[in-house]
Amino acid sequence: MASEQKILLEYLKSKNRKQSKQRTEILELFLKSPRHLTANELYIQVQKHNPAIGFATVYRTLKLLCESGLCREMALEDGVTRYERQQGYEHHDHLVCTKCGKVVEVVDQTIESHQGRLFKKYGFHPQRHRMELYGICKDCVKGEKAG
Amino acid sequence: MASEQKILLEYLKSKNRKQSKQRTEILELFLKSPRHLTANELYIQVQKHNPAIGFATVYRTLKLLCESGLCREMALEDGVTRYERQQGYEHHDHLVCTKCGKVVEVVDQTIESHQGRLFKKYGFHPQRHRMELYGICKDCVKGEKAG
DNA sequence: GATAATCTTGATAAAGATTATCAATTTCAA
DNA sequence: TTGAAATTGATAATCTTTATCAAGATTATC
Repeated sequence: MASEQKILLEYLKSKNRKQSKQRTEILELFLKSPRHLTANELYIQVQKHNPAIGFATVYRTLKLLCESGLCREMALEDGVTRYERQQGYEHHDHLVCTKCGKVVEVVDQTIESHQGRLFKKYGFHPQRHRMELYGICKDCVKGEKAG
Repeated sequence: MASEQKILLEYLKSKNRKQSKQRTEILELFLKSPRHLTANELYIQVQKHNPAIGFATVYRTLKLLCESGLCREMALEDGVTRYERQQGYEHHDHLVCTKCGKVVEVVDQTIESHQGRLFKKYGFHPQRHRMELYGICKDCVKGEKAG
């Protein structure tokens, strides 16, 4: 069994909750999918595999994966929540192309440490942060000039 | 007339669009309101002043103010868009208390310059960015310890 | 294995924020 | 003053996400 399935199982046990075929299947497909997936995109994948699974279950399972630490939510500016694998990935921020929607994961230690300083400066106990950089990627800039 | 009203008027003329009492009134109340306002919060203010104005007009006017540069949208993680004055304010990011919702405007030049470096590093033409730091403010930390 | 308590599921309704529609009204250039 | 064009208010529609609930699945215990 993939280690992620084990993590989910452990989490369920620790919370006195139950395993289900649907959860196993949704996690499996989630792991196979590209990163930065919307709930609806995952639902479409799930439908192809097993049309009996409803989208409420997909939503619920994504929430569950987030609780268990396997997944994190990520809200861009279009109001649609995206989900990305968390396990085995370091913290990172996002660089987003506003033309094609491409998402690049980035991290800059100087920025990270200065964020910590801002929390301290204003007397906040730090919890988390989000940073998104919006621009036009190289390919789309080329496209603009060409076409 | 407040300079903001002039700016709106200029913008409307430049786009061959029309002035209206509603727009003037909504802008006036928007300027009086606290920063980081939701459309609904502004609508409530507008209702007190003039119950004849519908909320669709408030939404439309906020969009218009954003177009004209008087206002900018700001999306936190609760899915509700907030609007803040833009004119006369420098770029800034937000430090948000997850307990009481307090929002502090912050800016760090080192972070700003490193963001520029990230755009460059990945070959993106920069457009804008957003950064939100979530934590617990001093007052709420005290509250937690006390009660 | 059978059982019973409890959890999960799928379908659907509901919620909440925002946008679209459209007839009636208002604005403004001529 | 006038008439084309924009704006308004009410309402419906949209879109994402969450709540509800009866029916079915799971698991600890015997």
